[in-house]
Amino acid sequence: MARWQSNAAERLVVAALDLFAERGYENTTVIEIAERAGLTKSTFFRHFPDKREVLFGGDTMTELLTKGIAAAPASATPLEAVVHGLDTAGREAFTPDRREFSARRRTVIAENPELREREALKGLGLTTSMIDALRLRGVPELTSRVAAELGALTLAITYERWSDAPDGDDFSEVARRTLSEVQAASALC
Amino acid sequence: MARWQSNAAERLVVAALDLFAERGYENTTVIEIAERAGLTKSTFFRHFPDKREVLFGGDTMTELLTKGIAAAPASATPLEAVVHGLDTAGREAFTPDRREFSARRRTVIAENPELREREALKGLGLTTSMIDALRLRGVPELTSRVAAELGALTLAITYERWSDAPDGDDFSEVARRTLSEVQAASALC
DNA sequence: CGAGTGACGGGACCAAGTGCCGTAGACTGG
DNA sequence: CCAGTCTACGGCACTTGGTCCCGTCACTCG
Repeated sequence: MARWQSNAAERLVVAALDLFAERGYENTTVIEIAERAGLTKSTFFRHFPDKREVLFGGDTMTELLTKGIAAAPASATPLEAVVHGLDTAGREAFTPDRREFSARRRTVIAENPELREREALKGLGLTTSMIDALRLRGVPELTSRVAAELGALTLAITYERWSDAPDGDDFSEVARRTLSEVQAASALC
Repeated sequence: MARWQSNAAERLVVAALDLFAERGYENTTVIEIAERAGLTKSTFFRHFPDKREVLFGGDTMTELLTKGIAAAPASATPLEAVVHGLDTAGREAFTPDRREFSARRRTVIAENPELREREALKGLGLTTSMIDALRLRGVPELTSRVAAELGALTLAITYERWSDAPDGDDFSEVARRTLSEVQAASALC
């Protein structure tokens, strides 16, 4: 067996989430997280650039969204392409076994402004990625921005609903329903 | 005359913006900002909760937006109410003499991820304020969220255009044009 | 004139984050 | 089997953001 259990990053994530849930984000030290995972501060910052990022690691979301948008049929409207992206992302990243983790993560983030700030930045990143993916499909600038914004809103609402559902539908289904509601609402503006 | 020049906060803001523009945000120390303003680190943190906030002080924006939305005629659609809010905010907060400052501020923010993160959080705050203001008008939940998101996008684009215009129209005018473009684009999604 | 009051200086202190070096197991080639 | 390299980690020193507390001094008001 290895000298190191080679789960370091994952162990740090669960240790951090546990401690944040117990005593709050700002009452938890990086050293405490590391010790709980059987590691040290040095190793923590070798796996994550900063304390907040331990809850925002899975950066595959951006790739999945852009892949899904690019893979949508050429005849699809911008929002149809977006829902195609949400669909592929949902299949890969939002599997049922991660639902409970996502729910705990969401409440922890909601309780701390620093974490909400990081989440806002991640949302911006996702939005610009969607804009780029749409522009690659030939969608004009402003239309891309609007569609990406609506897509980001849809993703946020879908994530809320999916992670809060005790035993609900899978992510893709919720995403489709949510998007149609958002579309209907945008017609009323 | 007062012992202190009583401009402390404003002096700190201009000192910070100058230094950030010269050598970058992360190569500038809070102590350096304070010394340039003829003050100390203690006084800096007495005026601003953290280093980033020195560029995000004017928190009147939220109040102006909500006031403007609430003051819109009852017959106005959600987006018409939003444009009314942008209008009043533009008259109070985006006067022509602040255009150059806003432009410098914008480039500094664009160059640093920490500042972009804070800007994203402020954007979230504005969005939720608009949601609340719309719900107070009786607009349903989801419609409010969509309208607020479109309003936030409009505000962002308007701010870009207004601060970049060498000698352009005033803020309200740009906002109105931008919103109609956003509205047209949302119909193409 | 004397007791607040308010804005600031100053210093101790903690936690986040960086950089560098050392170390021991794992892996590779001979 | 052995030497060299690689890799994930520990440990330490250091800078900076941010907090707390106390002292100072001009101004004010009775």
